[in-house]
Amino acid sequence: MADSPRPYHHGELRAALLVGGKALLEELGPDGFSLRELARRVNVSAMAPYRHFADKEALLATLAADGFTRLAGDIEATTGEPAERLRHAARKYVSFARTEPTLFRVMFSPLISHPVVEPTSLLAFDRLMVVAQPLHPTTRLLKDKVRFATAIWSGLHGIATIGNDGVGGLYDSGVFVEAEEMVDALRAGWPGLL
Amino acid sequence: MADSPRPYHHGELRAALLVGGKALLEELGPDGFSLRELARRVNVSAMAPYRHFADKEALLATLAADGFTRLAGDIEATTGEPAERLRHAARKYVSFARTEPTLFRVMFSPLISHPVVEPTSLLAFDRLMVVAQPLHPTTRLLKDKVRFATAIWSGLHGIATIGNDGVGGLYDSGVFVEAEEMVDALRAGWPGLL
DNA sequence: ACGACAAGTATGCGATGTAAACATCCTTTG
DNA sequence: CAAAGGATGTTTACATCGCATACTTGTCGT
Repeated sequence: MADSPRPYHHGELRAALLVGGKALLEELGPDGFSLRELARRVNVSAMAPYRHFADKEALLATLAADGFTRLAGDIEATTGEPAERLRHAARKYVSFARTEPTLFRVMFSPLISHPVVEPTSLLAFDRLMVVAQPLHPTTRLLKDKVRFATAIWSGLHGIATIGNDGVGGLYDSGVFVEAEEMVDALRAGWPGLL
Repeated sequence: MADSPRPYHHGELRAALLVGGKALLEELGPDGFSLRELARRVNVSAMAPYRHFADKEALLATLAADGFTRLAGDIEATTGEPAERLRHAARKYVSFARTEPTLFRVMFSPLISHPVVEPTSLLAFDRLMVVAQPLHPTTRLLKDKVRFATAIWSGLHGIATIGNDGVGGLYDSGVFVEAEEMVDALRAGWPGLL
């Protein structure tokens, strides 16, 4: 049961750091998170992670990028008739934020402009735009599509964020806005839509 | 010109720490922010701040609380006929976030559940609810009012957050949703709202 | 077989948050 | 008005962190 005297080469360190890092992040929060602690848990020396990531920020950026990629996947994997599909996607977005609140926070930290992260965030946005697009008359300009998608994204992001941080425990009171409600409201209310 | 050999007692340390802290926060970001650096700038020993705040978190919590209080004030200070007033309040909310992005981020960090912060966040929410209320038929239940206000808050919060963090530089493209648009959309679209 | 390169380790430095003990000033109160 | 005592700062000390540098070990191609 005693851990073997740890081979000099871990073999899968990079992957292990990402998996462990994701867990550690949720466990300790964005502030508590430390590279050294992560190294400890993966049973490797404190400097080992630097073989695979330039610095702490680079590791977090990779985690954030993975997050966006998964989020994009979640949204894309959505199916069904247009309006219903958008609702599903919306639900996914909020679920994602609730399932991994700290990662979600890191994704939308200043790291979002990190070169590694930015493309993935755009990918996710693009997926959402595609899902929202069928609701837009095709005669509309690209600009309008972007605008509508942005409104949806904003609304969902607000729900996700406020839900995560729990504004004054508001959400514990059972009175909160569901992702689907937000989508419906914005669909009906967005000027120029259909 | 040489700074006087600094009197043993600062006199206004607490206030100075809050003012300086707010500035330092915006300057260095939530991660760069350090109590020692703050102490340095206020020209006081590293441990001095602990006479006024239990720890770093307590100081940040106070800053966050002040932020919410000001935000609540901004919203309340709003005037005009109901629909227009809500639009003004919305604009204020987003302006606040853009003017002090880092403070805004800290306000909606896990610190939001800190005992010092929570009441002030509820105050701000309450002010927004009051402003949004006239748009609700008075026959509606409290629950519905809360729900509508929450939708508004969420939408605005999303705009503010995404704008701050700049999802893929989306906002630099000039295509973005204004606070007023979001309000109008939600008003028109929110079920049960007159 | 061996030599080079990749993956880990060891050691050290400067910075941080904060605990503990000490110094200084201001403000009662006898 | 003196002296005590609390409030406000300071000093010192320590654990932890991120990271730079230099060394070690294993692997793999020739």
